[in-house]
Amino acid sequence: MRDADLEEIRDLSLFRDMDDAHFAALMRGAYHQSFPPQVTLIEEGQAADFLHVVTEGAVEMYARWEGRETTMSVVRPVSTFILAACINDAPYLMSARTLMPSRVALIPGSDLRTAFTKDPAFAKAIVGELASCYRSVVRHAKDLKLRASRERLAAYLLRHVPAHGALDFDLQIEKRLLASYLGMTPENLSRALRSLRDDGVAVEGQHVTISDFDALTAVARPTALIDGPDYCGREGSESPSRRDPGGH
Amino acid sequence: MRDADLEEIRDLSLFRDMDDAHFAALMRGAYHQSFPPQVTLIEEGQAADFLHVVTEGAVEMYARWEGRETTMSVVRPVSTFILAACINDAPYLMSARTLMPSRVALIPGSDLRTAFTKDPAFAKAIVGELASCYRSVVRHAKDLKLRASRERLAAYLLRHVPAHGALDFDLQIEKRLLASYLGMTPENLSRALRSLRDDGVAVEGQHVTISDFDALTAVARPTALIDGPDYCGREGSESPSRRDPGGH
DNA sequence: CCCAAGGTTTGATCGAGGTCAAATTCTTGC
DNA sequence: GCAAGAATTTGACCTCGATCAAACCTTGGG
Repeated sequence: MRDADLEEIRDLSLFRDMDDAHFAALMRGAYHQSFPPQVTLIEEGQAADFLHVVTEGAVEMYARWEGRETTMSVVRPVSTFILAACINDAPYLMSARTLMPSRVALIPGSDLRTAFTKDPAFAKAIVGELASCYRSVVRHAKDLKLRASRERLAAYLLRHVPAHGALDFDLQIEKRLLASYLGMTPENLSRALRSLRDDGVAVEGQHVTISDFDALTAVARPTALIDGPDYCGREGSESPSRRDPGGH
Repeated sequence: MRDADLEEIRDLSLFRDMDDAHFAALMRGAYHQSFPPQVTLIEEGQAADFLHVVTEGAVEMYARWEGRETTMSVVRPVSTFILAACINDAPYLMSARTLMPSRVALIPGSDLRTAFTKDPAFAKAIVGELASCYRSVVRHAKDLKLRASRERLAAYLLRHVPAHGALDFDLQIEKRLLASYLGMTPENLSRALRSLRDDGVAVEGQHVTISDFDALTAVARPTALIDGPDYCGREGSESPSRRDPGGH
């Protein structure tokens, strides 16, 4: 594995506080591979042999049932997926495929569990990571159960407004995938996007411009307890400070 | 805290392998209280001060948004809830209320985090528990996104058939709650239950009788990757062995 | 025992969102 | 640059499930 890659992985919150020796041992057994787009990395139901770390590209996590398929999340560099299955040594609940040319590091689950018992700092990091994953799925479930599709879309757009400054950005995934992630059909997404024109959203291809932040906010009514700590104010802040641009 | 209660908590997979001294220390700071029904134990958004352990009764985990409300799960003795929030020292994502007279042990989050760093066996147990929680929410999300409401109901019923023997049982929660858990209205649940009469389900009040297991299975098409390891065959078994009674 | 409150069922109606089909625009290999 | 294949959009239609309203049943307190 290249040193630059090692650096990047080392810098993940999951590995940052780890002992040097333990990290080195963990990486000795690891692979680092490049994949073209549309390659299936893991298939749901398989045994969880490797923790995966995306270092370049993008990976879609999706699930199937009886011919239907839904995307559960999109994993971007640099972060890990299917940690829970590895830890529990249980079958994957989701499949994963590359969305573009990607590089993925594979860390044997057994090594992971060994490192876990030997390195308290690592154990702590794993727990933190798992808890974060858990909370993120809970938010997804709340989003699905509490909001209508139009509201989910509006909230998604707000979540993806760049942290500072501009009120426009590119959708980083195909609308087809976005629709599936939001639990709706591509047709319905298309119509919902159009209907949000009246609420301050302009879409041209992949490019989204928020022309009326307050109007969109009125549709999405975002909250840290669904949209995550990074959206409006820090998670748990009692008075979530809305974005200033747009001036309340 | 009564010795009997301590025993029960000690026996949870989360605490079972813990060092005696550490367990004792953890319990010193803990409360154990009785609550009447319909008492709010925690409110989403609050800081996560205590890990909760239900020792008697039943607790509903639910979430609210803009006047809407949905039940996320029902926690029964003896198990814990909101572990993730405690570990991350982050605000609760869900609220909790008692559904019946219940007893709940409250363990200070700070003690929990201390014990975590001192006791490797406990750390391991926490990770296992968190991973299980994570996987359980993922399954819930898959259920919601991949199945229609009728199918979710059918699968729910199959999951609640007693492990051995009888094909009838009592719903342990109000239909109102079940509807909310399954992401549907009470009216729609009522109609869906009725429509399942044609698929081998008889309902009288709280009592459910599966008269045609195969017919119901054909509707629900259960799988370990959604319905959990305990349903059909062990999780990950390549050839999920269906229940024998009903003879394929 | 009766009443009030809340849960459940049923009926009627409506609307969000799914399905099907076709037109259109974007990608991409050649 | 072109043509084939996708992705996206648009339109027409329909279904599932929500909503509203009312009747019915259960349950617990006086």
